[in-house]
Amino acid sequence: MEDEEESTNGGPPRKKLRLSKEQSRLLEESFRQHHTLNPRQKEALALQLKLRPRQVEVWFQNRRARSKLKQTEMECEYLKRWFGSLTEQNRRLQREVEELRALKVGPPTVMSPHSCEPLPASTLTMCPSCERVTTTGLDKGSTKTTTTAVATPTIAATLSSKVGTPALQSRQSSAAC
DNA sequence: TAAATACGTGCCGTTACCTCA
DNA sequence: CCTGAGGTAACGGCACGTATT
Repeated sequence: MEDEEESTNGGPPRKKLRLSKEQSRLLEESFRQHHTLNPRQKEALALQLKLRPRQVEVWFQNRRARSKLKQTEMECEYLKRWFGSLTEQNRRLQREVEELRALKVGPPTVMSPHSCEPLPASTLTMCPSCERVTTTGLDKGSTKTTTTAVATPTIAATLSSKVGTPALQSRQSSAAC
């Protein structure tokens, strides 16, 4: 930072400034307090750091980008783990369904809304799109969903709203299933 | 009041430079 | 010494909000 030349207009190749440790520390400290700067704060910080306001501005832009990237990576890791646990849960439930079918015993909590009698295990099916266990074979349009809903963390909601992947969208749209 | 213009700012994608293994 | 990868300061362009005409 010692050699801070003002070769901005026109030709000469841009030299790249390395911020000193102290400058970085102060910028980080300021970033912790607020992620954006108003013109007055920018000016004051630039003065304090002996940098141009534009450099402070650029640093904050890049810093915001870095922190967003980090956040995205963390969300990605979280979703991977979440996916893994859901897959495992799904496997367990499918096994359970198979066992119940084999025993031909209906789960005690699943009652027919019409006859008020327990439904046979053979009426249990797994919806291929939303992977919920449902009871079928009832009267027209009265399919009853009996699975426990998985609480959707806000982090996933945030990500899906940001990313909007087809997989997530189709999963959301299958909620009406 | 609405439209046109200017200006400031943030974000995004990219480039260029620097450091280090 | 050379080289490729990774980190990051800096840039240009676009979108958006606000003030002014």
